[in-house]
Amino acid sequence: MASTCGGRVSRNLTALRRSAPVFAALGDETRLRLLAKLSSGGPLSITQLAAGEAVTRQAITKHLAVLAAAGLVRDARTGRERRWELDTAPLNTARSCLDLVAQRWDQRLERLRALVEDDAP
Amino acid sequence: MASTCGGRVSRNLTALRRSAPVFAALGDETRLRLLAKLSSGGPLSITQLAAGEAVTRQAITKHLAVLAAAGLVRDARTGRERRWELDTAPLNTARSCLDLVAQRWDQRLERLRALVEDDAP
DNA sequence: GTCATATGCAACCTCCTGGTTGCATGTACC
DNA sequence: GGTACATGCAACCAGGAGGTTGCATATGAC
Repeated sequence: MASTCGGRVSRNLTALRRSAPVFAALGDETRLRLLAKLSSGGPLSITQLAAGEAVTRQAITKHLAVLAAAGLVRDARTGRERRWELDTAPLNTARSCLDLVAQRWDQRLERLRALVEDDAP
Repeated sequence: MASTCGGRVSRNLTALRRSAPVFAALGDETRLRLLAKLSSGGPLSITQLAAGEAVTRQAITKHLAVLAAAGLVRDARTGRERRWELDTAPLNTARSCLDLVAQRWDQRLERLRALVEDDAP
């Protein structure tokens, strides 16, 4: 399961390209903290998320917009509140893309090691 | 093996904070393509990496500097060349951080589901 | 030594990002 | 209806990111 990165090499490159925005969204300390809060604290409103943060509520709103654009969070209105919740799907895709790169490299190293051992036993 | 994200919650947050630069480095299409090239093409020189790319060699140099600052690549001189190679360690750390967030969220959902089923069997 | 190749350094430009402030709107609640 | 809370919208700002061009410097080949 869970492999937008699976398949042929060309598809892998497409998946990598599509993952860039996700990684970019993850590449900010404040946003990572928001994700951590959401992962353990459940659906939270903007004000709740902004509580304890060093920056303005407006800044948090912008960060949430970035996360939403990357598909990492969803919002749902409940009355006058707007609760945000995680979507782990892009997270899994990103993770398997990292796997792919790491695997290819490690396989390379392994082949190289085997070659050396074969050359001088 | 491979878990800077393991341990207590406070440590997890520190790990998340330390992962931000890695994700930021991954959050660019060109840089992802460089990593892909390196993962399958082995140690490559700047000129080799710049070949086929739409941007200047100088731009590639800057991207490599970003990747190096995140610990994702290392360089080694061989004569007048400078060959770059992957380091998958930060990749693994980043991957387990993603795992952590996803797991916590999924556990939350699971607990919620169990609660609902318990409430109305 | 000379020439071509591989890289380094620096200045410069543009645009996006993260952040702020101020004000408007919507919705509970009494 | 009025008040308080939750959010939305817009303008604005500083700094950094990504990119370019031009020139300097090393090093391998002949």
